[in-house]
Amino acid sequence: MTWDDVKDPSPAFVQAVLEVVRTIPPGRVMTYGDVADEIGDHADLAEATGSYGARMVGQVMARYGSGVAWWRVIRATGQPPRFHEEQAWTYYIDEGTPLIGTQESYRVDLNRARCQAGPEAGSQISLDLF
DNA sequence: ACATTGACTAATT
DNA sequence: TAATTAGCCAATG
Repeated sequence: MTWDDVKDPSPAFVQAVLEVVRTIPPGRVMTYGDVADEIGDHADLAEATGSYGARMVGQVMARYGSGVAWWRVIRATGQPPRFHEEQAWTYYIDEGTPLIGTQESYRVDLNRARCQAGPEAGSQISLDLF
């Protein structure tokens, strides 16, 4: 992507978000908060504004997420971004992402599809994929 | 500098 | 499980 034309106040943040999203493998997802946390891992970027929030990630995705697999970044409740739930459904079916419910009212099975960025000790998730 | 808004989250009911 | 409420941070007018 050519970010040379981008004139945003925080292009580094944008790049960082998109980078993380690209690391998400097909069939897996990550919440906005997790993505923000992954960026915080780099720290060098977080220092610019302190600590990023899930909302900031969402803002960046809304503006620059067009070039990445935005459907792999979802809300903590397992729902895809607003305005795109139907479009996302198609992608999930295509990639075999574990879903719960029906197309009319569904959500991604976070217990299986969520990338484990840091589930904290105590919660045991029987991840049986492969 | 204040008020509004947004592809959010966690806790309550 | 779903709907509501309050908290959150940074961009924008």
